Amino acid sequence: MPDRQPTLDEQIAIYQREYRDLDPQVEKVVNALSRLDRRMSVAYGRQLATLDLGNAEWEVLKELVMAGEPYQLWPGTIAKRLGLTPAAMTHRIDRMLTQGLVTREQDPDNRVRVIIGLTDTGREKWLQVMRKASVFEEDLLQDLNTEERGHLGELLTRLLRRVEDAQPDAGGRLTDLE
Amino acid sequence: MPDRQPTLDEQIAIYQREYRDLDPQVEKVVNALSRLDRRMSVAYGRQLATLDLGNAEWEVLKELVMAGEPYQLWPGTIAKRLGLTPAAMTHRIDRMLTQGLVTREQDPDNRVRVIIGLTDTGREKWLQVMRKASVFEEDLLQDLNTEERGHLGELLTRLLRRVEDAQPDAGGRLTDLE
DNA sequence: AAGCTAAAGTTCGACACTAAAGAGTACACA
DNA sequence: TGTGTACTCTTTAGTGTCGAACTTTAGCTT
Repeated sequence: MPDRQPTLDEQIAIYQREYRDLDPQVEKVVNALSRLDRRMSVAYGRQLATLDLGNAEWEVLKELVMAGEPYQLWPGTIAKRLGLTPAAMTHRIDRMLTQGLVTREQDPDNRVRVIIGLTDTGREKWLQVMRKASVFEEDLLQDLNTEERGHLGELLTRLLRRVEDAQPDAGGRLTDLE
Repeated sequence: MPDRQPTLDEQIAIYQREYRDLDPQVEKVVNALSRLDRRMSVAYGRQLATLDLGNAEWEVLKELVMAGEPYQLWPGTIAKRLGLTPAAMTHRIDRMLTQGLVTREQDPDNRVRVIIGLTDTGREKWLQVMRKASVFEEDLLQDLNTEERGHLGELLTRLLRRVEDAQPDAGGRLTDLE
C-alpha cells in the first residue's frame, strides 16, 4: 500500500480500467486542471498566512479590486461570484470590518441595500499579496516559453468562454454560477 | 455598479492598473485556471447532488479508486492528498461508513493503523458519477479539436510536474503538499 | 393609493473542518 | 529489557459556511 500519490497518467490509466468508455484525453485535461488548482491553493494559502490574511478575506479583496473604481460592490454580488450564501457573506464582511479592510454603508438609492467598499488598507493588502504571489506564479510557468504561455492562455480562455458564456437554453449541460 | 462579472481580460487590465509590474500573460493563465476550477466545481456539485453524494465523499471515493486494487488506503494518506487534517478524515469516514461506501478495519501489521477499503457500493457510486461527469467534461472541451486537447493536456502536465515534483531544496518557492 | 410580490441582507440552528490535546502502538537505542 | 521518541488515529472545543426563516424595502398591479 504505497503512500505515494499516483501520477496523473497512472490515475487515468486506472480510471480507464474501471470505466472503459472514458476519454483519456479529456480526462487528462480535466484532472490536470483540478490538481493544479489544488496545488495553487496551497501555495497561495501559505503566502496569505505570512500576511495574516485568510483565504476567505483574500477572495473578497480580489473581487473588490477587480470591480475597479470606486471599488464598491453589493454583498449579494460578491456572494454570487464566490459561490457563497448571503449569510456567509455577512459574516465575512463582519470580520473584514474589524480588520479595516472594507467598509459597509447603506446604499442611498435603496435602503435595503448595502454597499461594501474597499479601504486603502484593503487595497494595500491586495498589493502585498499580489507581489508575493507573482513570484510563485512566475515560478509555476517557468518551464514554458512566451509562445507556450500565450498558447496555454488562449486555450484556457476558450474553455472558460464555454462555461462562463453558457446559456441555460443551450442544452442545459453547462450551467452558470446562477 | 454593474452586477456582471468582469471578463478575464477586464480583470487583468484592472489588476495591471493597480500593479504595473504584473505580467499579463502569466496572470491570464493563472486566473483562467482558477476560474475554470470554480466553474467545474459547481458543475460537479450539481451532478453529485442528483446522486445524493457530497463533494467530501466524492473526493474520498476518487482517491480509493485511484489507488487501484485492492482499493485500500490509510486515513492519513487520504488526508494528506486531499489537504485535510486527520480529524476531518475520521469524521468523513464515519459518515461514509453509514452510507456503506467504505469499510474501516484494523491494519494487521500495525495495530494503531487503520485501513479504509472501498465497498462495491462505493465503486458503483464512483462509476455513476463518472458517467454523468464525462458528459459535462466532453461538453467543456467541445470547442477544442483532438490536437488542441492533446496540446493543452501536455502543457498542463508540464505545469503540474513543476509543482508536484517540487523539491523543497530547489529554492523553496514551490512547496509540495507536505 | 393600498396591498401584493419579489428581492436584499441579517439572524439562527445544524454541520463540517481545524487546531490542539490525548491514547495507543511500533521502533530505536542503550 | 526498558525507556524514549515518533507516529497514527481519535476526541474535544472553537470557527466558518449553509439552509431556512425573518425583516425591511422597492416596485408592480389594480
